[in-house]
Amino acid sequence: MIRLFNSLTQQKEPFAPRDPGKAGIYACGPTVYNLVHIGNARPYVVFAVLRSWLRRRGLDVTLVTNITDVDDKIITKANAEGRPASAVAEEFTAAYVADTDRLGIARPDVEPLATETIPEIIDLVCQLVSSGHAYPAHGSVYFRVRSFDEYGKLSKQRIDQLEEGVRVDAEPGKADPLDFAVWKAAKPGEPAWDSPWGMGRPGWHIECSAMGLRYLGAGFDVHGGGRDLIFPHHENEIAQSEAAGLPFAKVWMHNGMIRSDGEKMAKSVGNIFLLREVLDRYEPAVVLMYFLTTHYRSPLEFSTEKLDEARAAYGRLADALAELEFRIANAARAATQGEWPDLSLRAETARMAFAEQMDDDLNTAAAIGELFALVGEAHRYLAEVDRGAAPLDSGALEAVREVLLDSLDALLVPAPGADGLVTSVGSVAGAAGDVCVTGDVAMMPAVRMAEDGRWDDVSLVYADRLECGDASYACVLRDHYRETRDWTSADRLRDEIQAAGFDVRDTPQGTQVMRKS
RNA sequence: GGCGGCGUAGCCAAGUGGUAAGGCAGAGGUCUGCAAAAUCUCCAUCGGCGGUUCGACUCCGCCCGCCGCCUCCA
Repeated sequence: MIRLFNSLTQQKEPFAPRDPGKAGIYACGPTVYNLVHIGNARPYVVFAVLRSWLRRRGLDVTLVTNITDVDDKIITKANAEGRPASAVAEEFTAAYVADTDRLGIARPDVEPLATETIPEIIDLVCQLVSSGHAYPAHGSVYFRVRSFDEYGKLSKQRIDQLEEGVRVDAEPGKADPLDFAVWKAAKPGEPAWDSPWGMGRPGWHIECSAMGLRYLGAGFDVHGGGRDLIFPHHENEIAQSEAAGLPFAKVWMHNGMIRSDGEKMAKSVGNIFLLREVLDRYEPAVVLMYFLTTHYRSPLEFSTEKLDEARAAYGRLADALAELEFRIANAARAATQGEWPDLSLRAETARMAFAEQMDDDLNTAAAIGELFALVGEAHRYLAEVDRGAAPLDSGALEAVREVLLDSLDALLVPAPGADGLVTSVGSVAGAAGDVCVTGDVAMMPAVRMAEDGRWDDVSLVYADRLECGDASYACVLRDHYRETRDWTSADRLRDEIQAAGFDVRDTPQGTQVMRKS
């Protein structure tokens, strides 16, 4: 059973989709007036993972993420730069798509533009006006906050208290300072659309209501976004939708803020790190691990140390996967082979534990912990095998690998190898033959040469091949040196292989290489 | 001031009414031609003070510290 923490009720609730077998998620997207920073990327990742997990659980999921391409900030920027607002919006929409694409996770299913939702927005405003929840003034239309009894139910605010803290608002037509614009009269030069109240544009908040209702329908399942949007943005979305007689989202999910130097990362604070800057230095897999090793509701500190830790953690997973790959491929040469049910069983319990954690309010941090626990088990088992205390059960190893790979897939974290982290793993036993290769078939020629004892030929080509990223000849040669106890040559060759960008490990099965991460 | 949240080892981070996952770092051991990797052992009583309970880190109250929102903000 999937349970999600609902900000509305402030507790975890069993997830009960409106339409059995389906799930509709609306996650607030960017206002395109600037480049996305790492804080903006968190919800993008979180809700993509939520979608992924719900799909795993057999639901037909639709994830909608808006792009707000008409807004005060866009207009302000456009005016400052002396170009049309649409030019600013287009530039940063493209940048947003390009930057988030680099994460390598699938895009939302629907990415509507506010400017393509104007008719729906006007309809909604009309309904609010005709039902008395909103009133026109000076070409704008304001939502009458006090007309909606449940105002404040999400942010747990009471209207009276909000009233006390409210700041002086210069807008003349407002009946109450708390009221907010659902439609704004256009000033000269601003983007504007015709409406019953004259030329104007949507207020902030209203586009999300209109888009959510348009693509997911009333009473849709999940609405998500950053914690900082709870008030007023989400509160107002609820008010203007439900006052119009349209039940809004059933479950509200809010991700914690990313902090930098203990403070929320925000453009206004100036402590932002752009997503593209981070991706220039860290692989997508590492950035995703960084996000997912902390629960989505917790605040997350941004620092290169944390990113480096995420890289180390991912490296441990990558190493384990490479090791499994290597052992499975070399199974035929194990001293003894046989069943080892303990490990197969452990793989299965890990799979279930992972799923339970994911079901429990998308606890990716704990779920990843289960993966590491499994990795530890596998390594311990392999040590037993090397000590001759257990037979090699390649089926069990495959089961472990499968769980690891499948879990990473659920988390949208690319498996090592998929992004070039591990390109080839191989080994050659000794001059006598008894050869095993994994990964790259390009290794085969090297292996054949080795089998034939053509060491001169291998020596001739290994350096060039190494330069091209094929370490197979060097591996074969190094095994030969080790076989003949020529440690000087073996060590020198290891240095060369490492210099070519590989990690080198000596194993009972031979030299093992992995492309350095 | 109002509302919400957080405070777990050197750092990061899960978690539970019955004596604390996992990652990083550190110390020592094993393995290894050397190395790397791995593995083993060690390293917290859960901000503070009370209360409820057979028993709390987990529930309640108060206090301290930090953060978010109340204005644009993922």
